Amino acid sequence: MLTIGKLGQAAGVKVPTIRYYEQIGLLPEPERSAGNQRLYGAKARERLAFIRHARDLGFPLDAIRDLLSLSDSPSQSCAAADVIATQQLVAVKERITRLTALQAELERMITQCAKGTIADCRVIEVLSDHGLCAQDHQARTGQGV
Amino acid sequence: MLTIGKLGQAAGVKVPTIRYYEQIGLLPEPERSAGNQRLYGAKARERLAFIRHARDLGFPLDAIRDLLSLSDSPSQSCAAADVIATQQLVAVKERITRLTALQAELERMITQCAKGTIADCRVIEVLSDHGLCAQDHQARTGQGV
DNA sequence: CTTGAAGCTATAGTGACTAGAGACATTAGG
DNA sequence: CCTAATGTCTCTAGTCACTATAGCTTCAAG
Repeated sequence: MLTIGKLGQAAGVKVPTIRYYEQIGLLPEPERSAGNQRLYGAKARERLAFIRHARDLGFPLDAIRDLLSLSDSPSQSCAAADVIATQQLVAVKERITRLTALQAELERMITQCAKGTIADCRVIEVLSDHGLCAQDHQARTGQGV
Repeated sequence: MLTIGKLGQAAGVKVPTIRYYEQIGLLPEPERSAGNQRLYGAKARERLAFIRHARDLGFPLDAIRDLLSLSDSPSQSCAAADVIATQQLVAVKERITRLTALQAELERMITQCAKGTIADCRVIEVLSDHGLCAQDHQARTGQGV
């Protein structure tokens, strides 16, 4: 049986994060020791590793919740899992597209900067006037990764 | 003079967002009409467009705050603005690198899926075991874009 | 003059944690 | 056995950049 700290080390997840996952129902409530400390078995360790790995791949917790409940019923069709993964792939691709446009615009902005005073700074100027941009670029996309 | 709604339309920013920017001190408190409604002039419109544009390029609000105060003192050196933009560029590049690794891993995962049952689903299997991954991939990076 | 849109304030919610306070549990060393 | 250090407990609040809601007032058009 693992204490929460050992579990965290084993899975590469911080202790408060584990408690958070329990709180939102992603991990079941574990046994407790005589002194009221959480005790975890191998199953919890696997489940947490699964969550951690899916988070690393950028899946949002809601998607992970679905994937976990799928993995609990092994005889079901795989299609649903496929859909979730494909959605995630699409989201990742979109982000890459946007970020690549941003990168180009930032590079343009910086290389054009004459390193003089603010008054003729290209960085400030471009920010002041979207018309000076070469491409479309709109970052606003929510969830980190 | 523009009401908050017109200003929002002009700059492509939602009304509550404008009030939020005022609240956190990014926009100055505007004049008010007899009936206590906000009234904005051309300066506020430009400032808001600047903010909007910088947000679109993924700058965090703190960086924008700095850029704004720089643009208020046109005789200063441009170096500080350059630093901020360069930091942003580095951050964007890092994100692209990570996301590209994610993309590869997700694609691998999905194409290997035999579309059968969960029991032999590659998606679930890979998520359960990081050892099955081809590359490093760690998404955890905070702030959207 | 009435109606409906737009504006006002204040508060709470989002996602996925992270940080802090103050108290109890456990373990290693002496 | 005692003590000190570390680990764990609960609870609350903070992060970022908004977004949503509720309940009110003001304004412009017909």
